[in-house]
Amino acid sequence: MKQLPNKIDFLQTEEKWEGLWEEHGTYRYDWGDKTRPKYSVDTPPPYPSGDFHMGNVLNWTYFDMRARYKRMRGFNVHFPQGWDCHGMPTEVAVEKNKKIRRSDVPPDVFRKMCEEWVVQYIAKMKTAIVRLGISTDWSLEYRTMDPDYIRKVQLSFLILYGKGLIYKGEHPINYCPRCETAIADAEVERLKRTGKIYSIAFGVPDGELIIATTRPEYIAACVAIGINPTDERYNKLIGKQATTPLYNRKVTIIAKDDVDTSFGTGAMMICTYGDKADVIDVARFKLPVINLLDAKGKLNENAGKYAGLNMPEGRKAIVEDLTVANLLRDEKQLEQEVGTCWRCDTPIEVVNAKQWFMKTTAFSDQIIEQAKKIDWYPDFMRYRLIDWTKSLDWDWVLSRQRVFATPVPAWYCKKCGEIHLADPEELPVDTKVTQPRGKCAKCGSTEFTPDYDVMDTWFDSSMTCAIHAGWPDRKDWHDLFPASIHPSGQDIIRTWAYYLMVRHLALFDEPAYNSVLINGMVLGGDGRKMSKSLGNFVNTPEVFSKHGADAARQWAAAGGSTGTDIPFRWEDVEYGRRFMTKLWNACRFSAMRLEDHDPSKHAEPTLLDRWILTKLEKTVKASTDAMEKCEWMNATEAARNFTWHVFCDDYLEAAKYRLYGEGDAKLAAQQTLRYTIRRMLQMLAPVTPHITEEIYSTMYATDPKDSIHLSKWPEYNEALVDEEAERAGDLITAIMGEVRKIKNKQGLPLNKPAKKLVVHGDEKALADVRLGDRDIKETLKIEEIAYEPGSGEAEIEGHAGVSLTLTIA
RNA sequence: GGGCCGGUCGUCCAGCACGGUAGGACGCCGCCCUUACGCGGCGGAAGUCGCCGGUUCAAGUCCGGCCCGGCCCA
Repeated sequence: MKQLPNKIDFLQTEEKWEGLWEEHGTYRYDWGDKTRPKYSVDTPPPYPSGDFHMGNVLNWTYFDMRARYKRMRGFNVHFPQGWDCHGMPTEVAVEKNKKIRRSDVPPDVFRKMCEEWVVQYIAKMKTAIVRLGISTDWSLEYRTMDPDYIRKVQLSFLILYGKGLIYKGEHPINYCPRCETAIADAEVERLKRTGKIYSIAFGVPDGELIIATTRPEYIAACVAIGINPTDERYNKLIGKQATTPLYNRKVTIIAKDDVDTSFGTGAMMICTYGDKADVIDVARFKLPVINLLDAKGKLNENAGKYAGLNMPEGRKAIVEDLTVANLLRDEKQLEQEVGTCWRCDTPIEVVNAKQWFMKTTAFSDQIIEQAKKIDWYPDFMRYRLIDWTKSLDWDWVLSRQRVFATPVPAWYCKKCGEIHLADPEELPVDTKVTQPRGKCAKCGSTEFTPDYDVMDTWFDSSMTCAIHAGWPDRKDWHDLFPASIHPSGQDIIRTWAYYLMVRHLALFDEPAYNSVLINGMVLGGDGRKMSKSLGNFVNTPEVFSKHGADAARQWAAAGGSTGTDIPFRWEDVEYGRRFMTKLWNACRFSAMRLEDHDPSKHAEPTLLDRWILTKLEKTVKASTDAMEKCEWMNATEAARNFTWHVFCDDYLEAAKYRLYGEGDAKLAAQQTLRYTIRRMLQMLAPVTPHITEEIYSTMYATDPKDSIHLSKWPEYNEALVDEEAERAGDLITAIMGEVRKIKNKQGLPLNKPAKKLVVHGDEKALADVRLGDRDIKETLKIEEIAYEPGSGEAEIEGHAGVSLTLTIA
């Protein structure tokens, strides 16, 4: 057997294998293989921000362990990696960097700038993924901004439109006045801020009604007054008309049982749309809609003399006029939560606008059904998707008024206004720079104006399951679809898992994936979610360069249960590194002792050999069970504890005297070592792929292309489980431990010879210990062992009735 | 206000679906320079398992209520 060098440079070794794996094509998916079952990983394409943060490390380590485990279980694993390029952050970054606004240059020029910007970040992130030792098949790499990907996204748009699942309609949408775009619910954040609440007098038949509002500029769009029917102050007004101040419009006073009588004055305006709650009320009470905002987010003609002002200006002017008219009765500070744009924190408005929509709410029942059917790791995470889906009451707003995104493949006939969609053969297409080939189906005109909208980035990234599998170009794409597993952060179940499911159901009437693997958030040292702004941020490259990827992976695997939040702790990474040192030294020692081992010869295993083999098999079972359930911590702990505290601490120590000797006893120890280490390494391989590969390649590989990661995962072998041997071995190793403890207590070196050891216990126990008589003597350097009934000076922990007396000299 | 999760040695994390002496890591303290490993080994101190009830011979573990924290959403 080849020998392992004294010292190992982890970092250098890791990088060596990352290069060799790629060179050897170790992780290539075999498209031609017709025999092995297939396993497809729906790798989430990350947004190339440039930073591969510790949260990504956690996420990627999780599904890489899954991929590696499945590969070793004999699956043909399809493990792609893509990049979710489009998006507002890039536009903002490019605008800042080039000191321009996106509207300053033609859209295709701006787009080019964005593409160039993204490329550099992809390179950085790819380096980090490779450096983590992720078993990606890089021949499958793709970018959502590539024409071919855009083609597929646009094709799916046409298909969904054809099915009647995409429509253009006027709907209330969240709108960011600064970014000048519709944004999805998921992009709305809530910020606490101090605002004002105004008390304003409305006219009613016998006088006036004071209503409270934080949005006086919405008086023009007031369509009803809501009061609580139990409110004795006002309930006689229900059904009567109120007159809006400044505009003198009549609105109805309605009963609304969720009005908080103690908030403000107890009477509220319902406007279209002051906020999302108004949208619900409009539907519930069948109220009219008054649009107050134009496309730029400014007050329109419905605001009367305030038209043209933006919202803050309008509010100021209206408050002034109300004051002059003596209709403003009170003005107070108020702590409130407002919906803001996730990108720029500008308060969002709810407006009625022509937008593209996908009929997602129609699929809610199917999504819930699938969420219940598929596997979730951990199981309880399914409720995140189920409850989210139940709570949805709006369709998905697909369109965005941006540039760097997939264009909507539509034009409008200049003559009759008819929508003209691209033909599939025309894709990919940017309607802003290309005219359609055909003519208007309705009036035959050939003049068109483009649809300037682009699609929500989620529309790109929510069809990876099909695209990874080869849709629409490969006939066999169903071999890899639905995806075997979709990995996701706990915080984005409501977006990523949801959109994927709804999209694939809509397109193919099939679920997107068969299982979901969830990772929690990475917390900083202070217990809060790790983020740059909180100052508890740890840079991934720093972790890699200090202790290596395998150490970082051990932190990810064993830092806590799957799905829970994992605090980043340097101590955990350091522990991982120390484990690797231990493993290295144990294997190095074993390789030395195996140098003259002849595997063709066989010797009967001794009691302690059968004992360690039993422990090994039980560890294989525990590890396999945990791996099946994606319980990374349990799988990792089982393998590490066996390696360190059973194999190294007890077995190796007790086998040394045989390994230094000659004959069958030595041969038995050697064959046990060779077998045990191999399986031990295999169990550790998904967690620490580099170090195990290095050791495996030296001790076991017969060909340079051999890889532990292509070897077969150890199968639980019940034939090797020997309960009797385990019981006896446990007692023998416990006695050895007790003797060490006694020596330690007396301040003696552990190799200090002892004259006599008397073991006390019942006959059965003594018979067990006798089986290890020679092991105990040789390992502990004891001249004589006696077996007697009764009890001695030191009890053996965990073995009632057994005790011993040690005489040193 | 709703959904989900959590509250266990100083710190962090297990254990709870199948009730029965609470386990590990880090840190701390003390020994041992044993020829694989001092990036090591051995040992020790340290927990009324958030609070209150209930079921039970027996409850971190099951049931009910409450308090506190987190994430997501209203």
